[in-house]
Amino acid sequence: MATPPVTTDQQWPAAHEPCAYAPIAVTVDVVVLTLCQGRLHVLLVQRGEPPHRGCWALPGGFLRAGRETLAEAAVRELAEEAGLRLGADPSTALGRIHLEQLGTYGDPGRDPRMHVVSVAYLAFAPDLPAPEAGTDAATAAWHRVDSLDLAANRASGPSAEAHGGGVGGRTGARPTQGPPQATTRPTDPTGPSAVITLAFDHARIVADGLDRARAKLEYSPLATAFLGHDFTIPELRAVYEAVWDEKLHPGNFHRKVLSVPGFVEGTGSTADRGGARGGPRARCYRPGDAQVLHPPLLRPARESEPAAPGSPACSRPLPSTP
Amino acid sequence: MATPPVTTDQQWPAAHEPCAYAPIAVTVDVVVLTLCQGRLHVLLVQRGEPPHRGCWALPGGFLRAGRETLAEAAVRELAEEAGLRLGADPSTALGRIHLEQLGTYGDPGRDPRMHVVSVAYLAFAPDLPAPEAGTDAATAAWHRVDSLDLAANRASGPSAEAHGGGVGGRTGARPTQGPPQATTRPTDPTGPSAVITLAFDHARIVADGLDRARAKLEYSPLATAFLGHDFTIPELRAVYEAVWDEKLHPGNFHRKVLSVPGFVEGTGSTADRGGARGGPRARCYRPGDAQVLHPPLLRPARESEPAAPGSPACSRPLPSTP
DNA sequence: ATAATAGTGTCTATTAGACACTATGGG
DNA sequence: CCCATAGTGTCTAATAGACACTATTAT
Repeated sequence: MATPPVTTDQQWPAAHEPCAYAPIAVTVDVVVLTLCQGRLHVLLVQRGEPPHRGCWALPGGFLRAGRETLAEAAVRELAEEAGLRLGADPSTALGRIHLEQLGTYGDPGRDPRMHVVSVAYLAFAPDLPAPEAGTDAATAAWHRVDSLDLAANRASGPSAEAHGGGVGGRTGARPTQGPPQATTRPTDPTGPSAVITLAFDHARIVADGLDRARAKLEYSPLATAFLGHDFTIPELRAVYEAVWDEKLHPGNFHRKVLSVPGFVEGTGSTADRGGARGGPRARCYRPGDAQVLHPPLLRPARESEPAAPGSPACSRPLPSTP
Repeated sequence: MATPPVTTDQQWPAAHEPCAYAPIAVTVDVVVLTLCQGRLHVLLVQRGEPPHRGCWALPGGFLRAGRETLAEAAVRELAEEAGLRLGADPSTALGRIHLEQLGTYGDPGRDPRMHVVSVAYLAFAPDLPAPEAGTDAATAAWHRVDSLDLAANRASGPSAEAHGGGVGGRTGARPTQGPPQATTRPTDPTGPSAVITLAFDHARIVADGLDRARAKLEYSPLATAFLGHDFTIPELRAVYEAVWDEKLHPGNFHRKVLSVPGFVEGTGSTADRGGARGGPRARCYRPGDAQVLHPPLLRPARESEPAAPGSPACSRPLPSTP
């Protein structure tokens, strides 16, 4: 109704003189998840530059205008900042890394320097894909996700946009969110203690990535992306247990996985050794050709709520965006 | 390994002189879905400017640097371009619109003028929320989704990024994708015939939005966002049938909806009239407080594949990103 | 009156999960 | 030897979906 006169079409911001308008930067950040010693880890780099210097942050960088897609930028940044060269060798575990778009974070003020719009990607990598070799990315390290303070920086990013309730005028309350100063001391990369606070709104991005990962294991075969070419059902179960942080029933899990068409297909061989503390050798499998698990592997119902009498217990966290 | 020397941190692109680097524009586009006469429609605007002039496109526009969040930009563009004023009146159906981030599309070449990164949003609106009033947005119109050519512009956007297979070097094949020229003649906005080709890569964005919408109805209560404050179970069923394009069993659907805790809660009243061609008056319900449907309402299994013998038929399209 | 619809009851095939059991191999 | 583990069999409660039936209302 009484909106100010604006052209119907997208008004073009003087493209030929790009400075006339918006000084907005576009970056790509990547949440790379992997399993080390049965624990879920995320790849972080230590910042050497002023905003949040010394803090740990997600690997990422600026999109090269006109020269690459968003996903290509994600792959490039992973190589540059963490020494992960994804597609280089498809025969190795690294060639099988899964990469998908996670969400875009564009609140003004999420970077003190200027308005930065960050497109976040989520990757699943097999165990320890070269823990950042002698490249210039010496500051990259894997961190246990349970050592991160993921409660920080709420009310930003895609998760905050009017999920449950409907849009009320301005959608997200503008966060007062003074970004955390670099007070956090980096700790032992794999150490279980010492909570780490991430730079910018990266805690929220990691939290969204974890939500997405946990949800995707239910209905996609991507758990295999955390493993090598061949794996056993117990290894696959360990992936689920690490990501979901739940103990699963070995027998039922085994039968369930094999009952989903296209999830895994058996190689003829068996594992070299038996279980960690004994037991028969497990059979080996490869990823099947299914893109979706049907029926899905549902997480055991986390019964936190009192649960209405007579009705089954139910409370499953809402997946980040999907 | 042998990566060129690059600073470990995100190299800062001369922020103080924003022109030194990347002339990248950031826009926000919105896929607004609604139901008109039992059919799923999407809101489109007709372009009046050179690239794809005369073509239909998603409402959207440039993010105002430093002045708004991405979601705020989406709400603003909806008001400016389509006359939809979302949060203005929470008591009306418009106050209940659902808005969520869909994905970000940033291939170079998706806009011939410059590198444009578009953050797409997805909205569910109740039936005919003011079919674009006498604002400047005179070119906005609802179009039946089955009148759009959604097969165009494949291999772009978030869906294309290494979904099934793992990243092979460069992630997405760079699309040759010469954007469709403005050859498409606009047709009757609600007409069932005449396939419409969308501008830029908006066909893919709409297709991704539809995938997301269909998936979300399974495990979220968002179907109610297509309806008014009060609704009946048959009306809710009509939403599912329109979005999924499937006939559902009335009796089983009714019982299933009421069995999911927090999906709907009954008001005391009943509908004014009976069914379209007779029948008793249905009871009225409001949205409940659940954010997730548990257990979910699964789509009937589309058995397109031959289905391995002995195993249950299964092929559910992979949701766009989640 | 006729026909279509809202809502409920009931039956059945399938499934998730608990439990039990055998066989295998590490320490 | 002893014990943890891989893998399978079996039982039970819960569920999805098909079908049937009634009561109510538009035409």
